[in-house]
Amino acid sequence: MALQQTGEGGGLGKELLPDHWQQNRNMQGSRQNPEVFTKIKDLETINGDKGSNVFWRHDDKDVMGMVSTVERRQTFSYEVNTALSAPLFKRQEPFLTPAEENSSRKRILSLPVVSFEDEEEAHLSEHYCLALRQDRMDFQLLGMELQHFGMNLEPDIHHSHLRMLDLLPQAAEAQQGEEDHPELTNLFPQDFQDAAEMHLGEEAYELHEVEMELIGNAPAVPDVLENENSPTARKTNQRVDAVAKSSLPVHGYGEASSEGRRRKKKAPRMRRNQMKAQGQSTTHQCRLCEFTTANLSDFNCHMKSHTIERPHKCHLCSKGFRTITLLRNHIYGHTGFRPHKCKDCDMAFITRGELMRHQRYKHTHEKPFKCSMCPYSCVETSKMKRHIRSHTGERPYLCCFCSYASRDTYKLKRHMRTHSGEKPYECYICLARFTQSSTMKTHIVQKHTENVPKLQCPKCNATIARKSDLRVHLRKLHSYVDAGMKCRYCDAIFHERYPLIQHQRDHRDEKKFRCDHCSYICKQNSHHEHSEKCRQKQRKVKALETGRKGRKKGETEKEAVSSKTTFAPWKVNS
DNA sequence: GCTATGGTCGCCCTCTGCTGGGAACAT
DNA sequence: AATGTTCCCAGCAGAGGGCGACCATAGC
Ligand SMILES: [Zn+2]
Ligand SMILES: [Zn+2]
Ligand SMILES: [Zn+2]
Ligand SMILES: [Zn+2]
Ligand SMILES: [Zn+2]
Repeated sequence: MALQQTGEGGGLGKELLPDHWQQNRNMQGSRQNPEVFTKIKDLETINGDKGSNVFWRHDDKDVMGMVSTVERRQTFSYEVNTALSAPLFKRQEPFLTPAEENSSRKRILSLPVVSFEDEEEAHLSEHYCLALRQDRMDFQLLGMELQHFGMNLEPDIHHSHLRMLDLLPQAAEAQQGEEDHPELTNLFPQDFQDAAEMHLGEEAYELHEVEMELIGNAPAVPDVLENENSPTARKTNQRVDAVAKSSLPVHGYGEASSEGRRRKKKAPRMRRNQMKAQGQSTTHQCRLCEFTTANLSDFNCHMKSHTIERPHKCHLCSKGFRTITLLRNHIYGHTGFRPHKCKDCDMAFITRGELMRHQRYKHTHEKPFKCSMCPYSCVETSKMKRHIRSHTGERPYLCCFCSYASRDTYKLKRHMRTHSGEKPYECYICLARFTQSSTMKTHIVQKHTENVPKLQCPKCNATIARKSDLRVHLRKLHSYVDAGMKCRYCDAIFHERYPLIQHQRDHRDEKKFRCDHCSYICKQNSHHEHSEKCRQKQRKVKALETGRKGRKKGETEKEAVSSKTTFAPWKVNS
């Protein structure tokens, strides 16, 4: 594939499960039941973000909140063999039926495992669990998502261990029989079970009735994905304002994504309620789009926009237009004729509006839209809308394969490459492939470009290639640590790691041995050799001196020529 | 009815920055 | 040899810039 990413305009839809997906499938099947689960993505781990969003249940309602002690969140993603897996999900069968009818569709099983560290109960920290212990059942840290046709099944877990196996009829049998049924532990991918410390549950799992209803009405994801331009697809990719207005707190990535997952369930219900309300009031809703109004004439006016003819056909692509001007502009697009030339550069545009916008971007830098919360300003309202989301934390675009939610469509699209394995960018030198162009660019600069200046650490003489790595270096070695760090050889205390290491190195490089006869100082290795040479040399000198002046009073020759070195650990002058 | 215009949506790009795995190096 | 530390690196997300295209509408 070429370096640039051409024809990507199909969006999330057409290419979501392309060839490279097939490659990824073969990457690593689960060890014990590969025919059922095919790993489609290596273990995905989100580490240590302070604060993570979890659900728990209170008075039979889903409640979302923050847990500040989540240590990491791992997600296993598998493609599920539709034919083989059906019996495993017997209880969910009603919703899986469409899958049996169309086996070409993908079914993705996401198995998140959240491990956490509770500050108050530190003993839980090493317990990587799927659900908390009985006495901590107010936290639900597990969601099993089986996503198929947009269905999102989340077990309602109130117990000490994962109840996933209880979904299986075999598990129910096992409960009556032995507690540990070896065959059953093979029903899920081994690495998932390992991480989850999966156990067979004690009670049969029950889907919540409300959830089942919502699940049944969830949008059909594969359909959506087939054609981005279909109304369904647009709907899914569009923002859902109701969620943004939710009173639930949003604190960042994890939260928003969890909230997004929640929305998947809630949205259909709201739509139903909406329709019901409309039936009772005078609200008019367009059946062809989302337009809603209370005014009948407005409604009729709107409906014209759906029925209006498009008599002006393009002879090049047979597309129809309502007016001759629109057709003309369209044909300009084909021919490349751009009547509106920029006076300040070589650019030219079909319409004056495009030219005006260009001039704002490139020449006048006029930015009429100002953010009320920060100094940001921009040329277009859509940019301001997008920007505002970074203040509100709103993430309207949901990944249908994982809990990721993004603030704009592009990031979601880019994110989808992590699921598909697509790497559209290729290094023209070594043919290495990359998911993002900027990564490839960095690669070329760092690996194939000569004389790239490295960055000098301002606090020591380290040179580091990347800015962010320098930041890590500064953080790890030069940041102030409140709790002082003690030298392992002496009592010196340091609040910065770098001087501590230097100091300890000094200890190690210490010249422990000095010659009594000369200024020679050395480490242990070579001092014997020196001593011998020095002794002989000194002996000659002494002999000469003794011959001239005689020996000092009370001084023996032995003392005078002593070659003994003084052992002086850590100090030259002892 | 036609045109110009401003508003809007959507796509794609770049720049930026953090992260964690692992190689390389140090102890 | 084993263990610890540092840095290289690809992966991936955040934010914003730029433009093509479409549409509704005001004004002729
Ligand atoms: Zn210009
Ligand atoms: Zn702002
Ligand atoms: Zn995802
Ligand atoms: Zn390369
Ligand atoms: Zn010391």
